[in-house]
Amino acid sequence: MELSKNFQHNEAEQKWYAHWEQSGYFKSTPDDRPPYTIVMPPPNVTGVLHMGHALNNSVQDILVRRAKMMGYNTCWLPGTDHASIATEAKVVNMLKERGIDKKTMPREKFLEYAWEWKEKYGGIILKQLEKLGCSLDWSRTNFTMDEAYYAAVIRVFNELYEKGLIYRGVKMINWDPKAKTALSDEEVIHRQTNSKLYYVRYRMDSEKEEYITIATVRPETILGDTGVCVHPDDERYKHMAGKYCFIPLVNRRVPIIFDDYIDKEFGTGALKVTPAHDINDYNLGLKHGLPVIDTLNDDGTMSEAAQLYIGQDRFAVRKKIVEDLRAAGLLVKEEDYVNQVGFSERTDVVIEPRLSMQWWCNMQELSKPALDAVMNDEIEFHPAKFKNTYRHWMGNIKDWCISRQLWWGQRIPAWYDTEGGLYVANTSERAHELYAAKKPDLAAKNPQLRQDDDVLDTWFSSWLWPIQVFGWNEAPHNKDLAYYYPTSTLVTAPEIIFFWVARMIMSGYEFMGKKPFDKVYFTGIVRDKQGRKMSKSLGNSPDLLKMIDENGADAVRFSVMISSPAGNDLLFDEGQLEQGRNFCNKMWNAMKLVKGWESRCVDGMEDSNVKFALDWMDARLASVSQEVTEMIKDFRLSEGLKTIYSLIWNDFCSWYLEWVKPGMEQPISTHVYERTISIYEQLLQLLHPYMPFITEEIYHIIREREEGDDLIIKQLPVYYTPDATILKGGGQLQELISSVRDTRNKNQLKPKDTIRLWIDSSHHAFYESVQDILRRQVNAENIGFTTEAKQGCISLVVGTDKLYIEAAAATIDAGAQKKQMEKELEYLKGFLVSIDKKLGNERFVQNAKPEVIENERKKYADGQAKIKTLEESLGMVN
RNA sequence: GGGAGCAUAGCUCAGCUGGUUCAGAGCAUCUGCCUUACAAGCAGAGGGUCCGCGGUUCGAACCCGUGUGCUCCCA
Repeated sequence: MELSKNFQHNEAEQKWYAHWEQSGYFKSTPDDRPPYTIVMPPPNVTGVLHMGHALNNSVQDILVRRAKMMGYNTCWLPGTDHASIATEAKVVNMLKERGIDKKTMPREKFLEYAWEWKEKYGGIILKQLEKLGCSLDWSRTNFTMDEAYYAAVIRVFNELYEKGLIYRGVKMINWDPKAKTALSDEEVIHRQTNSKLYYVRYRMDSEKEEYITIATVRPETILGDTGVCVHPDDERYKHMAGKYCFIPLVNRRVPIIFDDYIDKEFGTGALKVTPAHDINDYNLGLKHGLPVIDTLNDDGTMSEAAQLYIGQDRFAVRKKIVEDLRAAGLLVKEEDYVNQVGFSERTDVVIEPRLSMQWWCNMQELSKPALDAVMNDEIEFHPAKFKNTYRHWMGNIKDWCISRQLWWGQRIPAWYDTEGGLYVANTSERAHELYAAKKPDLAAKNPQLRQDDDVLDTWFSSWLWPIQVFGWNEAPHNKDLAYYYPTSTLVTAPEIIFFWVARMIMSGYEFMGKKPFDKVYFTGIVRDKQGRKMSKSLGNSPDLLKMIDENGADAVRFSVMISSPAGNDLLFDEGQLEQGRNFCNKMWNAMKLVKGWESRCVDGMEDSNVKFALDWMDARLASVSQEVTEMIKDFRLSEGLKTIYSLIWNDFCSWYLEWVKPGMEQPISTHVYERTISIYEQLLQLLHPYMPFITEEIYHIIREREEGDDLIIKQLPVYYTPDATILKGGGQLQELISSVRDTRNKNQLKPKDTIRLWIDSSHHAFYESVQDILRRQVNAENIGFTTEAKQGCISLVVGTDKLYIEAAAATIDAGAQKKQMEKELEYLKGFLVSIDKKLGNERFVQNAKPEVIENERKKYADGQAKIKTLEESLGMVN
């Protein structure tokens, strides 16, 4: 077979993904094996794959593939979220482009368009996950608006309503004037904003001309003012007790009220009170009996109640009213002011606090078991620091506004009769039954009930994800739930810890009586090189599909994972892609080298000269495998990858292969060849969860495979404790080789110049076992032992051994050698002094652990031996 | 205003229970090599006041306090 120069990822990726899927490796059904289950955080149907998804799903794929190799029955379940607000906005836009206005159509028609849109674009992101290599059980794909899922959400609403946890009421909510819907507190993003603080004077209702000056950043809300509040202890305003003033421009007469809520230091110490448009003002108004005047329409324009500027946008009005106040001589001054302003998470417009009738979910009771479970590690958070964040939020939890003034979503299962009577039920029929039972007379005459127009918050459906994807609503004790639930690990971003994670935990305990997952792993946030969060609006997110196409999924996965320390943000740099691509190339070429030996194999050939290399590599493999197991267990995936990368590139390619490599056109022992293949297979297997395509490809090239012998399902071998002596010997051999090479370099020996190497050491057995490897690695034509100094040679000291390089081509720089040795000698002597001090310290000897002391003694002895060797060599150099 | 986190090589970061596997990795830099798997590579090398200060300890990058700078979350 002709092998290409480099790894061709495109073809391999397509081939292997199709093969894995067709072989049913991604599919899971309950069996006798232990399950390992991950439910994928469902991306929005509006989404396209971005770097965040690449990170999140790479992590999940790594965990799943690794679990598969460890004997688990793995189930990784995909799906999408209907994303109420975001999707509805997309559909409205699509209609607008077609010249259609949403307002002109009935709900049913709009939903037809929405479903049409979902069918067309909703699955794109899942397709894109295939490109990344995700080993998802596609047969279990879910969507939060599927019929069964819909029914589950409705049922949950009903159950919580019956328990009294869901209620309807008028409260101050966050209003999104663009999406024209209420939002939950979590959907509001507070940002520091440069604003202006306007000082406006209100004329007092008194004989003489007297004013009270307030300060506000939202002068347009003046039209809705129904009072002015000052602190009862504020001397400046004490005389105004019981008095009234006039709201500018509209001349409404409102009372001056007194409340110690007021911060005397802020502004003028006088606060305009607008109960309809500020939560604190609302509470003040409630306390002091002020009326509420809602001066805004649902689209953020001024309402009739404002009396002025009716129909004009709130921000245009802000400018105008300032001018009008100025013209009226009422604007005292304006100053720059930085404050926090709430923006809609989805539409990015400024949120209006607004009084509104909405549906609420009481969280007090639900949050209790959910809080405990995390605090006592029944559900483990990784990294654990997020427990604090979680506790803080759960401890201060507020009721959840779950209704949205939208059409795309689960419609609230509440019906009203003409008298305002309310009937909550799973179906319209059931609601009518309730109605008939309660008001038989009315029902007989006029059976019409009107269903609530609103839909439920998207998170009110996705909080059921881990239970409903396994068919909870249809049969809460079904086989799948019994087997897969609780799921093993949830992998998600810390930004949705409240939105989703916390609520899933609550719903898990509430509806299943059990936690939804054993562990939660929070990935970092993907940032660009400058540390900015990658986002669509900044345009700093690279085109992931293009990136995969150009570099290969493995390289992309590598680049994302290598820079992704557990729970920390990762600064994505395309330079890391190159590293990943080079790594693929490296492995490809190693395969070519090994493959090239196949035809040169000779059975029974003498190979004791490389036995050391084989044993050492086996030991390294065993040792690193164990390390990697620990790392993955602790979610230190990045470290795991780095470790494997270094094992393959350094240990295997740079050392091992060079050590066993036969000379040009020389034969190789079949035994060495077979063991090399076996080692390479195990390396590929270790790496496979991280880089599935190239590993599977090489696995199939280095050896003929029977049907069904695929790396993805190969079970990890049990590694025994590696031989410490061999591991240490390997390190010593490497040090020897590097030292000799360095000395060669420093003495102007070209790589091609051969040398003779003399060794003065008591470790003859070791040198004999590595002699041939050492000879080839330092390009020596001969290695010999000596017990005395070799004249006319370059001398060097490695450990406690003296080496002499005899080379015709060398230009020996005795001065430089001497300098180097003296430098080292000096360092060692200082080192010994410090150990000596330690050992001479009574308290150290008393307090330190015995092994620590033993170690210090050994260090001292080693140092002494080294110094002795160095001094001897130094004596020879002259 | 409340909380969390970070500061280690030019850059991005590891460094777990305090003690030679403790000062590391990758990238970048410098030197020498087109050595028949790989120049997308090979062989070497240099590079650090572990943010400042104080404390605990026989011993601190690591624990405690404090200062400075940055990031995030919540109100």
